[in-house]
Amino acid sequence: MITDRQLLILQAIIDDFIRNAQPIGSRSLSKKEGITFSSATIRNEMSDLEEFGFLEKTHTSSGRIPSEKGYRYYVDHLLAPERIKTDDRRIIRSIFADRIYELEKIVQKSAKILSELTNYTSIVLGPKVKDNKLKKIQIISLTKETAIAIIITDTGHVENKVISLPPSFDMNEIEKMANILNDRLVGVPLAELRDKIYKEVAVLLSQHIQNYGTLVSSLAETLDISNPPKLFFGGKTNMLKQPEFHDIDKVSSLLSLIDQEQGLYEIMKQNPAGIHVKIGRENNNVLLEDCSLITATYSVGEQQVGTIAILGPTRMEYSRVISLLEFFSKDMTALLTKLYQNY
Amino acid sequence: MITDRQLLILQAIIDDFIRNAQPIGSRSLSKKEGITFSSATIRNEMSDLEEFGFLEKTHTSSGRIPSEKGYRYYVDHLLAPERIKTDDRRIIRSIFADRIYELEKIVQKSAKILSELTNYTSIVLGPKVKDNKLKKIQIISLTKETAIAIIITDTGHVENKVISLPPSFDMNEIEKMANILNDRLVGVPLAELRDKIYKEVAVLLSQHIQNYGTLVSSLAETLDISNPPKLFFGGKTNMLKQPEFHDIDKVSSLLSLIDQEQGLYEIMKQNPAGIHVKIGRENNNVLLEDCSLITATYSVGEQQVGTIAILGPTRMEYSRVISLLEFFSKDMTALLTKLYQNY
DNA sequence: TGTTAGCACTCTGTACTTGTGAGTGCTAAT
DNA sequence: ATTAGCACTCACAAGTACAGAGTGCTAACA
Repeated sequence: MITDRQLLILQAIIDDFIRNAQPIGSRSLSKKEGITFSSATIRNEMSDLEEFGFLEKTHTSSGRIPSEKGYRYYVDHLLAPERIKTDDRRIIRSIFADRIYELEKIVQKSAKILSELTNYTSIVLGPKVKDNKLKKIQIISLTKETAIAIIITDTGHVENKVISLPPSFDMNEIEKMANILNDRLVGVPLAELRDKIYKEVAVLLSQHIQNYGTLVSSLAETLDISNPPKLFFGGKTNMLKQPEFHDIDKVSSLLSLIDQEQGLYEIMKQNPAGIHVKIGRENNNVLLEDCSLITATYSVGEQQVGTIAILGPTRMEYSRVISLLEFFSKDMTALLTKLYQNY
Repeated sequence: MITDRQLLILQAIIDDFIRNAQPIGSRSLSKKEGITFSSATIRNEMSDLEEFGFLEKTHTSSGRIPSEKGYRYYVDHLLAPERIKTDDRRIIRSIFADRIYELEKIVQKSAKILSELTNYTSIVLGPKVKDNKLKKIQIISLTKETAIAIIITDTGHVENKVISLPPSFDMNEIEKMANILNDRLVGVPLAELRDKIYKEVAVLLSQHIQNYGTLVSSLAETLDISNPPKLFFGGKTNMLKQPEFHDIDKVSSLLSLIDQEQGLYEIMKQNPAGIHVKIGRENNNVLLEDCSLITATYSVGEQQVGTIAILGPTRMEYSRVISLLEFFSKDMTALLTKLYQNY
């Protein structure tokens, strides 16, 4: 069994390594306050901790560094929730202080502020729009061959797309069509729009609109908000500040991953409620081997709508980041709930 | 005066340095094809070229590298316009092949493709919307206190913003208001909207709408598309691949500049027509000291609407990039002109 | 029996040395 | 004018030496 003293040492090592990014040896550890026993004792304990798999050496006579398992234990059992500085609270609150109504802008600003607060990279998966309900569809003709379709959701989200009209399409029919669509589709969650168009509305349209076939399909496609939610980033280049990423090749592939977006999206979209920590290889991605990702979710009422994550080195300030994310996600949820709950 | 042989040598040195990023000495240069004279001769010529300020040494007995002045001369006088590979042509054409109507998407895709083609970072300043003319304003109520204002331009560009309504605002008046606005403002260039609202429409509104004051101001703000055009990027991390940026600090500050956007925007917005090359310190920015920026403009008809740029090391493949940009900007202009000219 | 002092050993990082290769500038011969 | 030849310079890589921080083990100690 692991003793209390060993845990104390493990914690001290991890805390120190998170600060200094340097392997730490028994002698320097013995000088730390809170450590009352000698370096020799520490050596023995360290040896045990290494046997348990919590610590590693970079070479035979180096100090120890935490292993992934070590971090995992630390996160699961040793983490003292950190008090958030009032300054930080204030800064987070400031995101929500302005009377901004567009969810996207709030999310964008959040990403920026969280990365500034943590000095890591923040990634925010924007709110799912597919549960939003249709508020209105507008179709506005642009040229003879094109029109612009705009859909507005109950949360004030606007999507638009230019669609091409069938040749010799009667402009008057556009309005007719929009009316039919609005009659039938308002209040329907976006996710179901596409289906509903084909199943219920197409028939109706075919009775009223000439040449409706191509139009409906291009419209259905427009309305098919399988467009995945957007990713927002803050502090993309913060990784470069971390000493473990002073290797250009490492940083280059990591930044490419971030810039690609696709890969991260896959990771972000599995978003179980609450705060979750993935350490190193737990991320199942070679490029993230030396990184940890802490994710939190935010909701409108009970309905979870988005995910926010902080990406840093495995040597991340877990305690601080977790506290910040907890605080942030609560505040964000509260705000969104207030804004959109009663729609 | 500078002799033809000196120019030949200058060209050979620059061409070689662009390829290999290594200082080049007289002996290796003498082995190149096209060079018929001995290394000693070359040494003498190099010495002269250095005196003219076209070449530099990294240390007393190193080979020579081009100076900024050298690149400048090269770009101005020695550049052989490069034939664009048919593959590259095809790739650029493919941007415009899909029937995409949204200008933004075209621009986005352009940035991506140009960065892939050149292996440098591409920056595209999106089309100016302020010359676009208003096609339609829509105001749609969301809640008791908020409504969403949507404006559509003649080019199919859509902007929207949530506005807050004065307390106890009558929903019916929204429609009235929208009608008035559309009556008076359709066809007006966006840049003039704000003025026009205050000067012409406000009076009218005040006669028909109660409590119109705050509403008008928030609406005017919404319509004020002083929102600068967006910047689009491709290959942000391509810089990391260049050997001259293997220094983390350099690359870090450069990427920050790129991520900040603001700084680049200042540079991009002064966009004289045609293709322009800024080399090193000509960019007037310490962070871009080792970079060159090649800009090109694109137009709708005669009306120049946006700028596209390639950012690379001073040791950039000027010839290739210039040719690509020339080709691209012509094609882009042709497409846009076809799409939007006759609106 | 758990803790600690002491010691031999290991490994990294830095500094110093040395040799090599690619380069230069100058001079004298062609 | 051009070029061969030569002395000289500098960067870079390899080798050596050494200090510093660390380990593991053993034996003494409370």
